[in-house]
Amino acid sequence: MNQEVDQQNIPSQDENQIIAERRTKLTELRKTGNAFPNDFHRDDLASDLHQQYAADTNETLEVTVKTVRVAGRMVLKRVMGKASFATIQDMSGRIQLYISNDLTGEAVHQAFKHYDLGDILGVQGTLFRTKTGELSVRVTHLRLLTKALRPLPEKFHGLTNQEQKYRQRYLDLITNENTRKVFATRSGIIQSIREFFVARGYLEVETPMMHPIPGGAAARPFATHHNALDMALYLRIAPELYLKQLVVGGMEKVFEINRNFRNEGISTRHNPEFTMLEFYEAYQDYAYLMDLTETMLREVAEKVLSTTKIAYQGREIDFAQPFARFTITQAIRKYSPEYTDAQLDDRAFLIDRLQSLGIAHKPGSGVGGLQLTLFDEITEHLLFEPTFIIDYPAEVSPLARRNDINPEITDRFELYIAGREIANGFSELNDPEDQAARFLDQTKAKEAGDAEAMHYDANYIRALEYGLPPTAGEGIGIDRLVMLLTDSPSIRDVILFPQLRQED
RNA sequence: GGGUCGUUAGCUCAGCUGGUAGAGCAGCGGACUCUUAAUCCGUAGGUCGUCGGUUCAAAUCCGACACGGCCCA
Repeated sequence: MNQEVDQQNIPSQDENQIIAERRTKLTELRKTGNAFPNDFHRDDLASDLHQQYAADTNETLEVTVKTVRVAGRMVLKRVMGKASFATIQDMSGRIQLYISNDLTGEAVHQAFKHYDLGDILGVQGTLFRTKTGELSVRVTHLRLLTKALRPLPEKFHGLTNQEQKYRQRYLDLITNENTRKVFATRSGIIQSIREFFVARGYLEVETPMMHPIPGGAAARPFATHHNALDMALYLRIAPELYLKQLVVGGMEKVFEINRNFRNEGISTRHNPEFTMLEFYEAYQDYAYLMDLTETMLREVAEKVLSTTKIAYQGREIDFAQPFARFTITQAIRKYSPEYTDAQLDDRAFLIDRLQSLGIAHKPGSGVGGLQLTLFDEITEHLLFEPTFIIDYPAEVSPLARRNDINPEITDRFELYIAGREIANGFSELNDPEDQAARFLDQTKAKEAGDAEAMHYDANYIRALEYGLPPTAGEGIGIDRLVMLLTDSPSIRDVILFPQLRQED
């Protein structure tokens, strides 16, 4: 603000020679005026210029005399005595600058020679093509807009240190094109999902992130406390129970894209906070959801990648092909034909089998729960092609509608792609008395030591008692979907600031 | 939580079976008016993650801890 208030060197703890030299340059800059000007406004983006003038030869450009104003971070610099080249990078891409004594005068060029990689420049000039045909700006006006005190990572290799990529994502974004691409694609995916639902008459809503009773999923919550209300609150593990209350309220098609929080382990597939799409539509069922999901994934891939064929970790998945649909036991038998239907329906056999495989199972598990445990262990990771697993047991699906023919199972599916769960959807349980009974079962499981079992939510039961129309609802893990569409092996590669331990 | 690999200059990396550290880029000084990872000459820069142990001597061997990658739970 005040030029006179010269911020006399406030060194950082990790001050080194390079930073000290740049700090001296900044001190000199302050003496000559405002070192952080805010009155330069650009007119052009690098990639727009490349596109717009792609067909123009140097002769054309020299005749037209197109004046442009661009700004960005200097990422390459080549000084040759009386003339220099530099490359600046803006959010769209890069463009080369040509600076010479002839055009700016010797003083400006001389000052430029002391600018550092990483500095933010604003320039005005005219377009031309170099001998090699590269579109460049012949600079007539040059300004240093922001001095960078810290040096950039190595210009050729970029930043490769994984930890630093996560902790200082801005450096990863500056130096690695692929990182920029991944997050641009992520933005595109979310945008096209929004468009997909809005086009179908859905309302986008936001429901609470802080819940008095954590519900809607089997997971441990983060706990916090509201001082003024003096009450415990939990970061939400799922928005499901609120969204269905909205359907009770007459919002017959709703969706929400927002964060969920689960207080569990961290891995290449799990971040404590992650982004979830949930959507609900009245007067539909789970079969409709499966069709809708296939359509949506095709549309999103087509829009974002311009193809339905995606490459993931060296293998190809074609979203245009119909997705397979298997029950849990069908899937087990497809990949492990040594099991018979009779064995998979035999509780004693399943328990014995799980024990010999060294897999823990919940003590009260019925046949369906045991089948699912076996499936999770031996089959899930093999489902590379998009596959719907259908008819989940009621005992592990406390919010899903019972199947009309077999009340032990529910009208529910999960979608697996590349060996990972991507989506979970079902016809909603809208019978308030059955829901109350299921909550009671969950409470018993919780008392028996199941930390992930659900709470009894009387508020939700009351809403159901006003009447939830027959409804279908689904959740899709956005981060995992982004992993698929950007060929990223770890969830940390698609979350800008993944959770890490504190540095010190 | 377990296994495994890693942590050396601002960044990318060397450093064999122990003898107190090297390169490239970035920086600084110089040369150079079409370079593009510019080039050429010169120069500066390091509590080798932390703490402890073995040893005449530790970046190197041993142990603990911290942080991270990958695999498993």
